[in-house]
Parts: sequence; structure tokens; C-alpha cells
Amino acid sequence: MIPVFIWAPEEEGSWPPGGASQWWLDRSLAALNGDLEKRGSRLIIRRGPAVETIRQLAAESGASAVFWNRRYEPASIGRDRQAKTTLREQGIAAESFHGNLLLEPWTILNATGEPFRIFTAFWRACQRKCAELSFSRPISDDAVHRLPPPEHWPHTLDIAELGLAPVVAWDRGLRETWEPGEAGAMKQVERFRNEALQHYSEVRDQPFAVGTSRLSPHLHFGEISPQQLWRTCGQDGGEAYLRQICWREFAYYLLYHFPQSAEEPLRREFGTFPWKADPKNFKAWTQGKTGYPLVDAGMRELWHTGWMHNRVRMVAASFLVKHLLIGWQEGAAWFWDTLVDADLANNTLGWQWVAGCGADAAPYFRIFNPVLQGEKFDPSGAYVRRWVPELAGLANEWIHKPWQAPASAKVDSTYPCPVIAHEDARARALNAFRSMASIGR
DNA sequence: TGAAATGTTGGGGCG
DNA sequence: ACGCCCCAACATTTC
Repeated sequence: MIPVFIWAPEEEGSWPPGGASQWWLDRSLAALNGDLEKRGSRLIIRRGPAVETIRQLAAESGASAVFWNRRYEPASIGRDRQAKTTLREQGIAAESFHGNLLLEPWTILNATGEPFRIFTAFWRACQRKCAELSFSRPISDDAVHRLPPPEHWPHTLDIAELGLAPVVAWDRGLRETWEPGEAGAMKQVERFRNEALQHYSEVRDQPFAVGTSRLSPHLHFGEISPQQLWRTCGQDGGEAYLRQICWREFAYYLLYHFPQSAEEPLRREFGTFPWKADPKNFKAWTQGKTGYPLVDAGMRELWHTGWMHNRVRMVAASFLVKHLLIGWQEGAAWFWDTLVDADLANNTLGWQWVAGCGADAAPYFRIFNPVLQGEKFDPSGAYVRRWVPELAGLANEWIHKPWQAPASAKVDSTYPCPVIAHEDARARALNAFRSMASIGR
């Protein structure tokens, strides 16, 4: 048996893995190779093109079969199909498997045979179907104590030759925050199940608490499967978490059924929306210098750790789209490059949801108030103080609206004033979005 | 998986 | 005792 990884970023359409993803992949491959070596095996690494490379490798090693887990991104589907055809033409068995999702997207449709567009309806269908299926346990560690090596190991690249690791050392925060690989995923699951799952529905929205699973990058890279989580996280209060897992399913489901949605708004009338070109404010947003503490804390957490708490993602994304009127695709591209959990399906759903142009999306008039969101979900200001040190000395009363603080308050003068007043931005957004509401629906 | 504006209710102060 | 006003608290509606 020869475990293989082929690096072919140019085959990912418009979405080759970004900087943070490449950082994770570098570490994850190293971890996987280490795990395999403990079992008398190792990972063989090649550079794409993927189909030709796997055909070549199968031929030179005399393989009789090639197996892999299916992927669902538009660019991956065609490649999977082509790989099967090519290998089978050579007399090599080729099979792909269902490992990255709970349910295959083509197996769930509504009563009229159409894809669901409303999450709650989709969620109910998932619950029904998953209850019927009852996922089996993964093969135990003991059972794969040793993997049979081939007679001759084929040539392999060194992981470093893929050039995934940062050239300049910008990754300190990522290294301090994450442990890529299956062992890291299992630790995170244990931590989540022991410390957070029970109070998940109350704590998951508090960005300073470690109340969420923090499994998104592990899920994205296949270091843990949603089926494992479904089996082990459903009990006492875990249903709220399974619901979040199904948001991930819904994202893949929508991208499968609407493959254009990574690039284009699902609701056509948004195609002509007059988004602003505003490089100055876009830069302020990326750097966490909008003057709104919760937004800035989130954007800085993202830059430092490659991750942002989900509640803050919604607020920060909403700020870009609704306060600044900058197109969701620009935000999606920034997240794509900076998130270690950058995932085409999830990123697309999240941004289309925020912009109001996706399936079951936020209505145009739902505009987060970054001050109120801060006061509601970070009442102690601990999250803001952690990521915006300029405000660390500020009292709770002003921590989410430092521009209103009295002159005597301790605000570092380098912290910017709001790039736009909330009331003005809200009025402007309502005007701009209102016309969208009447069309379509 | 909002927020703001507007409407309603009911207790208490007061003439 | 009664009506009136005020306004917080809650509910509804509108964006």
C-alpha cells in the first residue's frame, strides 16, 4: 500500500490554497507522514498535474487499484471523474469514497425533487437521514498497527520541496495556536467534549471563551470526519453543535448544486449591485483599523492566528459588506488567504449569507451594530482587550465605543476613530439594499 | 444567526 | 376615589 499526496494547486480553479492554508497543509503532511512512519509506512509526495501523476505512479509501482475520498468543489468533481476514467482505461481499479461529508449532496432533495434552499428544512432532512444511517465507528488504531509497505518505495519529493512553508517567518501566531494533523484534531475533540460541548449553546457566541469546537481546519483537511463528530458529539446538549456541522453540510450541498456560487451571487438581482471600490477602507478593514473594537479585534485575531470566532466573522463580514458597501467577493478573497480553515463551500456560504444574496441569507435590513454586538457577546471586553491593546486600559463602559469615552479615559491615541459613523452607514446601506428587496424573492 | 422605531401596558405620583 | 401623566418594560412593526 502506498499512501500518496499530489500537490496541484493550479487545478483548484480560481481557488488555489492561500497562505494560511498552505501553512497548515505543510504541517499536516508532516504529521501524516510521521503517523505513517510509526506504522512502517510513509507518505509519497508528488507534484501535479494530478491525473497524469497518479496514472504514472500507479504504472511504475504496479498498483492494481487507487482509492481516495471524494471532494465536492466544482474544480475537483471533473478531476475525480477524469482520474477514474484514465486509471480504469489502464486496467487499474479506481474508487472514490464518501468520507468528507455526512451525506452525499445528491441524495437530499425536497418534496418537489429540488435542492433545499432553506437551512431549517435541510437540517430536518439531515437529522432524519443520519438517524437512519447510524454511522459506523472508524477503524481502530490497533487495526492499522502496521501498513504493508511496497517492495520498493517509489521516488518522493520532500515536503519542503513543495514550498508551502513561509519564506519569511510570519507564522508565529499560527504555530502557537494550532497543532495540525490527526493527533491535534483528536486533542481538540477531547478538549471540546470535556470542556465546552455541554454549554455549547450558551457559550458558543462569546468570542473570548473557548466555547466552540475549533475543529474547522481539521475538518477541512480531513484530519477528522463529520461522521466521527456526529457519532460522538450528539448527546446531552450536543444537538446545537450537530446543527453547526449541518451548516457545513449545507454549504457543500449548495456549492454542489449551485457550482457558480463561489464566484457569483446566488440571487441574480445582486449581480448588478453597486459595490464600492474603496481600497483605503478595505485596507483599514484587513488591518483591524476600522475604529470599531469588535471588528478590529476579529480582524487582528484572524491575522495573528489564521482563525476568527464565528460570531465575530459575521460582524466583521457584515461591516465590510453593509457599512463599507465593499463587495463580498473581496472579503471572501481576504478570508481565503488568511484563514487556516479556508474552505470554498463554507467561505462562499458565509459571505453570501452576510451579503444577503445567498440561500436562506440574512435579509438586507439586518445590519449588525458592532457596538451592540460587542456589548452583547463580549460584555467584559476581554476579547477586545486581548486583540486591541490600544484599548486595554479602557473601562467596560467605553470598550466597544471608545470615541465616546471622556477625555480622561485611557485610549491610546493611535487607535483610529470610526471610519464611518454607524447611523450614517446603516442609512446608506438600507438605501442601497432596499431596491434589491423588491426584485426576485 | 438584528436593530430601531413605534405601540401597548401598567404601576406610581400627583392634583 | 379618580383621572391624568409619565415612563419603564415589554411587545409589535418596520427597516
